[in-house]
Amino acid sequence: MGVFWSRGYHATALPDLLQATKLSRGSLYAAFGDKHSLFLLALDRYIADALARMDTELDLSREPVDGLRAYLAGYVDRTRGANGRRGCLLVATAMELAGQDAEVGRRIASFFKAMEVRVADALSRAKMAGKLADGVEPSSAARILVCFVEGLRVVGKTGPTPITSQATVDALLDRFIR
Amino acid sequence: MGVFWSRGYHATALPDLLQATKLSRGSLYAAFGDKHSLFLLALDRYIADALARMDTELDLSREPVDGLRAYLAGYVDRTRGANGRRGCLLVATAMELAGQDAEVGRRIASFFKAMEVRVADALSRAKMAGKLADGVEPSSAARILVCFVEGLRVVGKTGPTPITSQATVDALLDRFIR
DNA sequence: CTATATCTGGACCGATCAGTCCTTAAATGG
DNA sequence: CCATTTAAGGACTGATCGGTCCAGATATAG
Repeated sequence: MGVFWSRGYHATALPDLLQATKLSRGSLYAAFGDKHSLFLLALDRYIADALARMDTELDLSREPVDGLRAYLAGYVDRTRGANGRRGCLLVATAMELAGQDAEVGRRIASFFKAMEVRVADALSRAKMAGKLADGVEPSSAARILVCFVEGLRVVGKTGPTPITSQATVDALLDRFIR
Repeated sequence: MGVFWSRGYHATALPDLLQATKLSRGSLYAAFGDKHSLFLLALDRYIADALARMDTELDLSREPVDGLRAYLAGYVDRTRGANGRRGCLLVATAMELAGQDAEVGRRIASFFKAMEVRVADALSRAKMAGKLADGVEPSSAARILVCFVEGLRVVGKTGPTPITSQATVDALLDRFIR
C-alpha cells in the first residue's frame, strides 16, 4: 500500500512492488493476480483504515463537537511536513484514475459518501445538543467539511503549512459551532 | 494542454502529444525540448488562464460579494458532468508530481498563493463594505475557500453532483457574508 | 532416504516508453 | 528555374513497462 501511496498508480513499477512486498515476480502474480488487483486491494485497505479512524474519532459516546475537532485535527496532522508531501492515496487516486477506471471510481465515490454520512451524523448530533450555530444544516455542512478536508490534502502537497492549517480549520469550525 | 489535462502526466504518452499537436516526433522535440518542458508550458498556460479568469470574476470595479459568487459558481460549473470527470490539471498535477518535481511544486505552490491572495483581497473589500459576517477574517476565510474549491474538484471527479454542489457552495458562502 | 508436491526466484517475452537521428520534402533566395 | 537552407517525418535506439513461465530449491509424505 505504501508504495502506491507515495508514488501513485502509474508511477509505481513492478520492481517497486517487489521490493515493498519482498516477493519475487512469480510469487506476487500468484498471490495477487496483477498490478491492478493489487492496487485495488491496497486502496480498499486505505479506505477501511480511514473509515475506521473516523469511527473512533467520531465515536458515538463522545461529545460530537470534540469528535469533529479530533477528526479535523487528524487532517491537519496529515497535512504537515513529510505527511503532507506524501499526500493522500484517495485524493491522488481520485484525480489519477477515478475518471477512467470504473472499479476505482465506485470505490472513491462510496468512500466520499461514507465520509459525508459520518460527518453529517456527528453534526446532527451536535445540532440536537444545541451546539451548532443558527441556520447550519448538518447535511450541507458535512458536504462542505468533506470538500474542505480533501482540499487540505491538495494544498498540503505544496506549502508545508505548519500552524496556519490548524488556524484555518479552527476558523472554519467556528463558523459552524456555537 | 488538453491531453495532459485529461490524462495526467505519466499517463500521457508521446503518441498522444503528437496527435494533439499534429506534429511529428522530431518537430515536437525541436520545438519544445522534451516531454517535461512541454508539460511545464501547458501547466503555465493553465495557471495563467485560471488566474486571468479569477481577475475578471473578482474584478475590482465589481461588487466583491458578486465576484465571489461568480468565482464559486465557476467552480460549480467545472465540477458538473463531463467537466467534473475531466477534473483539474492543477489538482491532478499537485497530487501526481508536486511532491517529487521541484519545478512543478513551485508552480503549484505559487498558484495557490496567488489564488488565496485574490480571494483574500475580495473578502477584505467585502469586509470594508460591511458585507461580511461578524468575526470573519479575510485571510483565514480565503484559505478556507481555496481549500474548499480544490476539494470540490476532487469530489467532483466521482459523483456527478448536479445541483447539490451549488447548494453546498451557497451554504458555505452564507456562513461568511452578512 | 526417496518420491512427490509446492512454491519461489529470476530469465524471458512482446509491447511500449521517451528520446535521437537521418532522409526527404518544402520553402526561400538568387 | 535551380541551389541552398530549413523544417518535417518517421524509422530506429536502448531502457523499461507489465506479465509469463520454467528450472531449481524447499518442504512434505510415505
